[in-house]
Amino acid sequence: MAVTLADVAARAGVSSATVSRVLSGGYPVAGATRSRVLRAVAELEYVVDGPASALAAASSDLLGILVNDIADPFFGIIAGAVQSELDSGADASVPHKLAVVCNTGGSPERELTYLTLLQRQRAAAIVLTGGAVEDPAHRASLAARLRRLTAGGTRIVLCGRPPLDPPEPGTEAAAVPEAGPVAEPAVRPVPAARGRGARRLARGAVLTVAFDNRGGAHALTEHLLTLGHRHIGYIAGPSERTTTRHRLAGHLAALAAHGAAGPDRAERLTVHAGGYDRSCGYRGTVELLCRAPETTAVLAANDTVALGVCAALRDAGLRVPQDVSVAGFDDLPFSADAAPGLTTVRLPLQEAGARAGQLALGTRPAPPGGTTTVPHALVVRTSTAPPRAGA
Amino acid sequence: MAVTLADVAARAGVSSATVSRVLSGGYPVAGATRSRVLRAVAELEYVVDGPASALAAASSDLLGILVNDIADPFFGIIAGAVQSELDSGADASVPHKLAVVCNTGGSPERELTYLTLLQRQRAAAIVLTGGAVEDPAHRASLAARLRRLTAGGTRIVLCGRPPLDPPEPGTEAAAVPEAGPVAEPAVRPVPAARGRGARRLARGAVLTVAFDNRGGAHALTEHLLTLGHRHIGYIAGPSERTTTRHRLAGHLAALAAHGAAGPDRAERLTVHAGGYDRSCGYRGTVELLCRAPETTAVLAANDTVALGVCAALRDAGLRVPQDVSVAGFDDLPFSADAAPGLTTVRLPLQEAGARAGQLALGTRPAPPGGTTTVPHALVVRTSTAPPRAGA
DNA sequence: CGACACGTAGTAAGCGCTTTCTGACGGCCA
DNA sequence: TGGCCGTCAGAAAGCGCTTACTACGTGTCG
Repeated sequence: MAVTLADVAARAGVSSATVSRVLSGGYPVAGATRSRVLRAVAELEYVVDGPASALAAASSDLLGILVNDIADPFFGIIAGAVQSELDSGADASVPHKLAVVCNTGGSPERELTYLTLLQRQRAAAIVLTGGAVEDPAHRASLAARLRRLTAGGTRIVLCGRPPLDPPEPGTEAAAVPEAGPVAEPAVRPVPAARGRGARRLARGAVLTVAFDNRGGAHALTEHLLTLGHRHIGYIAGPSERTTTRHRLAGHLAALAAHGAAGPDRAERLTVHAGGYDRSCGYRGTVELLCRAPETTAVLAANDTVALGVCAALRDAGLRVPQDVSVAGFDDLPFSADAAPGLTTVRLPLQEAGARAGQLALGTRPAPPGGTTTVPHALVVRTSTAPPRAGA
Repeated sequence: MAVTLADVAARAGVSSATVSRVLSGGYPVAGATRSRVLRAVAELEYVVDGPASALAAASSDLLGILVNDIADPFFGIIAGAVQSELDSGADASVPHKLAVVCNTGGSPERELTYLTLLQRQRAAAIVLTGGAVEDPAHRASLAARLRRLTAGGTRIVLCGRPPLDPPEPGTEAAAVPEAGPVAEPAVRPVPAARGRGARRLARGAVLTVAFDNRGGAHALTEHLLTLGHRHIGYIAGPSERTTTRHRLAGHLAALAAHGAAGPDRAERLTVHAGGYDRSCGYRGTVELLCRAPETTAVLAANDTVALGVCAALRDAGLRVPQDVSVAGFDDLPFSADAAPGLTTVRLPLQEAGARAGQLALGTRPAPPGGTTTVPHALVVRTSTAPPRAGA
């Protein structure tokens, strides 16, 4: 790491300040000087030192992306879209932002660790993807953490996860800066804290791009009900995740709206697999078939799980969709090519990621309320069909 | 970004040097002082400033991973494995390394840009995944670039791409530091440059974890030949990529070894699709069927392409494998669930990624010669079968 | 013709941390 | 009891860059 600003400056016969100004732009530099500097930069193959410039400028060009599982295309697609946004924002030359993709493995502790790491690197923005964990303690500490980050100027965007719970009630009144204190001016315990709270909110809130998991599951279940299914199994993901809960809620709501099943039966037909992978779908289906052999259709937590479901059914000697219908969720690229083609709900992962990237970069104005919910679409393929006459 | 070392120091009643030493370790600090400092750190929720510490310590805790397409599980799996290696290396506490995953989209220019960006962030190591581009100019400039980086102390590991060409012949003689100059001591034009070159090589070479693409393709073709196929189509990836070339070479070699096809026929049966995605497989197959309707088996550049191949065959009214056999490459997770299950070559992506991560971190000693080739395995599923009797 | 403004470039003060060098304080041996 | 050494903590000098602030010429206006 030899060549520094000073070297370039010496070579160009100017001061290091001038070199810095040429490279950073936004300050008038005479054409002749500028080109002399640029030549020196090229000759010396000078590369700016990131840490030094971040330190001096109190900023950085890192953008963090937290994903549950980088090997899962669901997250890969979102992360890719976010990163494209970074690239498209910049010219051909160097002043790019760098995306840091962090694999949390779905662990809330890891999530916190990475948040620290990113804070420490002074990330300019952080996009958190994937569902959150329901546990109230975690939710609260995460929310506090994120709000502290936004207070420090880091942009935070949630993508595919529900909006943060509102902070302690009352603190929200950032729009009424000096109107409230009339009531009890002297009694209030920690007026300083309140002041800080208000300033924090002013700095920028946590933005959200949410999927309509509930609505999607509702549509899927309705599709099956319309086909004539009455015994619909549900292989849910990990029960502590919001994504699982919301999808399941949509499913149950559709069932209820149809008067199709009492809560007891719905519960018997719902299996909570431990995760979102294929093997969970397989195991969950085995259990479901034991528990409720009358099942004529199975809804899976997502497409990957659905693949496991299909495999288990096949191994049990049941045909899809003749004997049992199967549906997934997400519409990942491989779903169209599965055997048979998977009926599923398409989530606009690409668009959501792009939008999250824009919000993180500040390229797109924050939506009113801070939350955008992107639309879903039912995709009917060949894995669902009416139940057999005998059923 | 308020609280600094000095704040912590003030609170703990020590100097900032002491705080730094407590946090960095490796220097004796009395137990009482240490715990006082740690308490202050906790109370103030202090987080080290990455840029500042990188600047002062002339090091950083970033590790870059370059991938062609982050949405492709092939790269996701490798990247995930590399990152796990980072996590497993560190204790529960903060001193993690941070992985920076960069999406090059397969573009050599982007690759170079990201390399600059990473260099600028003083990345401790960089893992480049995926095949390289054949273009000699690019190869040379990339190689030069990488060698310069290793010279600067950055560890470079190639994963799933062939080893770098050796540098200009003669410069390799790093083992003979001061033995050569006897020949023409005064005449040599740039003796200084030569000295630098030698020192660079000593710093550490570019390490490689390579896949046996050639061997895998060879095995696959042999499998088809053994089944009795004689008209084997090949939907290759982008022709300028090493991965494409090597797989194709393996295929042709197997054909030749079998005396199965003259080069002219092989060429007629080979279609170069533009990329590695599903649609390329589809289009390529349409072209192949036009060109050579006698085809009874199709080898695809990879599993994703194979999915497109299957779809095209299906749309053409041909059954897999009864009418045409299909095979992929890579054995991605979805391949087992495709319709029908894809015969393919399994590449140990996980292991390769982990290994690359270890090499990048220096956790594992460099293999002799700098290159490790990981094994492949033929996975036979139901997408391949003997050709029909009529064929 | 002097004063003022404007356009450029240099000076220098940090940014927050690490690390060398220096120093204080006991404890120990002779 | 004096000198030496080992242990631990502080002072301070940067790391390489950004960015006020300052300074120097011209061109221009009164």
